[in-house]
Amino acid sequence: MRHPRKARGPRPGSIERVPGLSYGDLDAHLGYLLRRAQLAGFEAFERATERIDISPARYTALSIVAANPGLSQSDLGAALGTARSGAMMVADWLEARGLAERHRREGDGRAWGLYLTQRGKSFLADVKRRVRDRDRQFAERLSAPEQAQLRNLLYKLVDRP
Amino acid sequence: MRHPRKARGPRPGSIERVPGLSYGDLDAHLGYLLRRAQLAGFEAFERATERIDISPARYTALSIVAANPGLSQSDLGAALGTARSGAMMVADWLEARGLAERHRREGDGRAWGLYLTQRGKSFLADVKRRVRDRDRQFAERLSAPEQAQLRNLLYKLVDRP
DNA sequence: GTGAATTGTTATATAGCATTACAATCCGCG
DNA sequence: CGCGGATTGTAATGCTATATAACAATTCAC
Repeated sequence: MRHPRKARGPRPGSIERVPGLSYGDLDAHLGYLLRRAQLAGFEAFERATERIDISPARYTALSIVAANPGLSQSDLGAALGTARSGAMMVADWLEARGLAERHRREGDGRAWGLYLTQRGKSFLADVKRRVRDRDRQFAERLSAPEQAQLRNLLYKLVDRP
Repeated sequence: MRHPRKARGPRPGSIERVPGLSYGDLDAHLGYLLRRAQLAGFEAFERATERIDISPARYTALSIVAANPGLSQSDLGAALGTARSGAMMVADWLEARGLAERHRREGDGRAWGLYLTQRGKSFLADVKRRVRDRDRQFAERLSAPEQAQLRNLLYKLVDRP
């Protein structure tokens, strides 16, 4: 069933400013600006994956499993920043869609290793291409040097010890 | 009751990288970098409001009501990017804590106007100070010009038509 | 005036998590 | 060895934030 959107106001979850409204001192907080930018990024992701059954978190999981074949579910949870139970749900989802498989790990009877299937690999390649294209479009408001600068600043802000 | 944290791995919701893990092409996506930066911002907010009953969304609501006295709940919802029902819950929360009041609006028997109480104003001032201090600390990895640059780039990325 | 739209409200559902508990398994150390 | 503690996957449960839908009261457009 389709749920036609109300005519007035942005749709829920949108990041658009409300014209004529004051935002007080919010823009003074770096965290607020980052939050708005991140939501805009989510919207770009949504548009990139319009008819595809995926979410940012699951896409992250898919990418990480691809880059680390045999990853345990505990480590996947750590990588995603969620509890083990959350990683389990993602792993179930990957397996149910035929994108990944669990194989017993040699030398450890507790842990399973996660491996992408062929289907998972081509699915990831497809989604990656779409997301990249949208990303480019999303970042288009900045010049190429500005984009590089933004990436560097974000990286420096978060990933520097 | 206190829930002591497990010794191993970052706590759920954390943004720390897992050493020795490959993140594949994720860092090529601007959206992923923004997401990580935003989560780091949330962590800074949490630390800033450790013993205070507030959340980023509620802080945003508080700020917006402060900057727009008499705001309707519909408009608050639009500003927060949530449905009306969500704005209602925030308004209920504000009222229950004595931070805001609803007053009938002249000329419109349907809408209520939201107004901060004196208590709400000083509460906001207190939280704002704490968040600002933490924000400064959070942004410390960047030099002052870099911080200004980051703000400009984020603003340009999201708020430019 | 009359029908459509808006507002606040309530009830309900859902997604995404965390938390807890448990069995199986591994590890360190006497 | 053997034993206690840690780790792994898993299932059960619950919480929080949010959307969706429905409703009455009210306003608005024509």
